[in-house]
Amino acid sequence: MAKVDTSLVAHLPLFAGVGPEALDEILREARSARYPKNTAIFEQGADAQSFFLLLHGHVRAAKTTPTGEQIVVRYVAPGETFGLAMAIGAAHYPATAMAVDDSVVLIWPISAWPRLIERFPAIAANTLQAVGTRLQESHTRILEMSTQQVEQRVAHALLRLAKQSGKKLDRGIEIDFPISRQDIAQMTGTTLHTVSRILSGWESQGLVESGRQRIILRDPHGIVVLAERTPDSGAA
Amino acid sequence: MAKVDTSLVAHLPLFAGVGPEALDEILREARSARYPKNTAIFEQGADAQSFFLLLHGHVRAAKTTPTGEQIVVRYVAPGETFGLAMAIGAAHYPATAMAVDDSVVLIWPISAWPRLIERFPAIAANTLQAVGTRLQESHTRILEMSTQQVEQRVAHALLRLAKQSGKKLDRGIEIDFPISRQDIAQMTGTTLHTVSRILSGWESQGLVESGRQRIILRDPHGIVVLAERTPDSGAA
DNA sequence: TGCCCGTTTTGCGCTATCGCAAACTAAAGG
DNA sequence: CCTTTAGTTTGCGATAGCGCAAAACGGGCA
Repeated sequence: MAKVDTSLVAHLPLFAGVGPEALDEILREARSARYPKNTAIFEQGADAQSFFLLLHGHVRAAKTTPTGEQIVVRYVAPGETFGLAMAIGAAHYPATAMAVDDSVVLIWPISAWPRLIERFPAIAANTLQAVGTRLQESHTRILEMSTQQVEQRVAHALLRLAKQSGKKLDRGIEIDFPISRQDIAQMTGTTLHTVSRILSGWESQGLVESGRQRIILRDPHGIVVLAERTPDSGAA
Repeated sequence: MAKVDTSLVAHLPLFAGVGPEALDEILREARSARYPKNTAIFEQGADAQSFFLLLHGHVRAAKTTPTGEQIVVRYVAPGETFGLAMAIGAAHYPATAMAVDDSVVLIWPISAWPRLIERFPAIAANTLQAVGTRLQESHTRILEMSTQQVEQRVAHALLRLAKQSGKKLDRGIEIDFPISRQDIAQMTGTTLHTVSRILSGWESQGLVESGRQRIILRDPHGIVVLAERTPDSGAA
């Protein structure tokens, strides 16, 4: 059982208010695992047997309809938890988690959860905070889908990704994991075709530089402007 | 300070795992208030000073964009908490809460929250569960907005309302609070015009009976069928 | 090096839904 | 009982974005 270095995770919001020796105890219940790029960590509908903390890499959580359509629920960045089905009393995972990059995760058995939150109530409070934040983001997303056009939604989505997982380059900000037009479509409620058209347009305006599963925001401010444009504030 | 009857709220999920004397202590920190129909309980953006438990009535939580468009985040039914901004570390309410019926609520000052969850960790766990459930519902809503057409989304929305706040009648199930076409539009990401057209259609098929801020599902099963119809499973 | 396959691009017609406008209806209040 | 006002219905033209199809592209792998 590989031992996890306490100091690596001590600063995470999840463990705020938890003492060092307690942290050690918590980590002792976890195991770590590596998932290569494009491997599933758990499938939607499977028994929820574990919950996870992402250490390295990036994970896409996606939800599929009975008819096969998919949406991307979120991208998990290092330091974030995912697969918290048990915390909300669900017996099955409501989405599929897939490593989009080589990823390393900590894994706790769900059986550890009740004990954990009893001994360390701060964990419950911190998790509540994290889930609450995600709920808010979710509402923002619904608001956008209800009131904005596709181009603005794509702009907002890219800006959020850049904020969460952007790598600063001299030429701009690069989304730091492989992401396809299809993925972006599934985050914004549109089709890959429309996303492709939008990015092509932006590219010719010098707003972005993009290629196969790769996007660089060359003019983040210009994209902010786009994102905030109301349906009728005239374009060029 | 009107005293709240412990037995009235003891069964609520929020208080699961909390002993009777503890419950008494918790309730002692709350005050109750009555909000007449169509009065605001708090406004989006206001300092979050309290959190709430709805005892009677119905409350609409709605989010407004800078440009004035609105969406309905949810309808709160009796027994549910709302205004939990503080639990997620937000200083301001992210939405406006309005009583859509004469309503009675319990109100705690946010200052009570840290103490509450420290003394009664079950409260944090129960709240986490509630917020988690709402997050899931939120994702379902996003999935629907991304993959379904308006008619199906309206069908799903009405079925959920009927489940949450439906009153059984001989002629069907009535949504037990005043709700306008506009409200439904703001729940499903469409316009009141489109909702009106859809309901008119359903009415002539005998699926619903509706009027001014009033909707009765006369054939819930028929609506389920509609809700599950894929975009191209042929209509009549 | 060359092939194969997943991704991206682009054209084009179609339609679900919006947006505006106007008439209609019914509850509420004086 | 009448007036006011908020909610609802309906028609019609406009269009954003979809869906389908096909071609171009580019990496990875044998």
